[in-house]
Amino acid sequence: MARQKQTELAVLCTLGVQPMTGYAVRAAIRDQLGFFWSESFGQIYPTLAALLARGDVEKHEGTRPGSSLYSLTHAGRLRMISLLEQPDSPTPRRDGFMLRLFFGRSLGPDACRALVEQARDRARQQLAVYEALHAQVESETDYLQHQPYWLITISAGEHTTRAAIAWADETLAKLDSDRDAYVR
Amino acid sequence: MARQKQTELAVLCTLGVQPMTGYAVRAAIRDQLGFFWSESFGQIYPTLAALLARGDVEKHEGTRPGSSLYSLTHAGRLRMISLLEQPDSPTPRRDGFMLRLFFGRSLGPDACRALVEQARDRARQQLAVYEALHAQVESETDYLQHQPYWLITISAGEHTTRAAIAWADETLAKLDSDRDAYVR
DNA sequence: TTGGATTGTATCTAAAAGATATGTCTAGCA
DNA sequence: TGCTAGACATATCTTTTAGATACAATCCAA
Repeated sequence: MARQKQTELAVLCTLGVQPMTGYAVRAAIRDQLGFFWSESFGQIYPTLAALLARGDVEKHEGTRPGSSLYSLTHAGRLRMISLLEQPDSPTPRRDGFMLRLFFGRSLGPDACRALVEQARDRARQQLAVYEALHAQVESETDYLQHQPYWLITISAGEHTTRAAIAWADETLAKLDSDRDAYVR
Repeated sequence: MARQKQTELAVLCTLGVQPMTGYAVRAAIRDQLGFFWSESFGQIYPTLAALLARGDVEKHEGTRPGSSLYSLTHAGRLRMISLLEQPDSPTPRRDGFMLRLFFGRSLGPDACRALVEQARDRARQQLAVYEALHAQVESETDYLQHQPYWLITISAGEHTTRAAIAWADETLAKLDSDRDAYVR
């Protein structure tokens, strides 16, 4: 995503929940947005510096020497909302798993079968993670106003993952029954 | 995806189906892999040059002056298979739509509703595209040995898209019934 | 008390996104 | 016949991102 500064948006949003250090921003993005977002570590400090220069965030002394707490300014909050309201230009997908299946003829039916089985197992584990997270967020009382929105995104993960499992089961059945079609 | 040269794999695979020009490689990736892969235009020519230098592809005169047809060498085919067999290290997701919903409290319930409706409409259109493509590939006889693998990836798209529609319907119903929970 | 895990800041390289420049060939049409 | 719009084709450039890595302080536990 050149030309878009999506990192800025993610950092602003994360600081919008509560003030924190750059390190904590990284941890929050990894732990809370990890299912649909990732932030390259090396981008966070330069982005914080740019936001500071623009006046979108403020820097305060942290709890230990050398550490800094960043918090949103009023301008930063306005900018966050304006960025959130802009249409999302989706980043191009690069799904190496699908690429491998598409060229499955070169890979051979056995290797493809193994890939699909792997994908199904990973999806099952993933579903369990989503379900546990769902229950945890539902019982949490710290961020009541955020909670329903967080549940929406978790529900999206559950739907997608269940679909992946169903597709994998169906595909494995097809690989078994039409074995002759999947020649190398 | 630093450190991975996924472009090389995609280009090798595309040339594996039949020899073509750089321009045609780009078109094939856009038209055939577009649902799960995208190749940055500016990467294709440098990648072809690198593959040529390694001896993985050969360059021949094209149909018109100045154009070149690239084809896989034996070494290139071996390398393609070896890359296909390597485990796929998934590229990190950056889903701006989910990011916006996660921070939906800052965006407000009405804007979120509009986003979900938009996503549902886009998914419906997408499903129609997948279904048409499914029928088309099924009736095609040019690439019989590739066909079943291509259908597997199309089926994955259909499953995912149906799940997205179901999630959107469910989410819209929730936004209507629990209106009070989604305060700004 | 040492040593491993966590917190915290910062920089570097390589790869990718996407815009853009440039030129040729072909088909339609005025 | 000449013109022009659009497809074909190659190539380069800048900004953003991925991901590795370096370095140091602090905390905790064996």
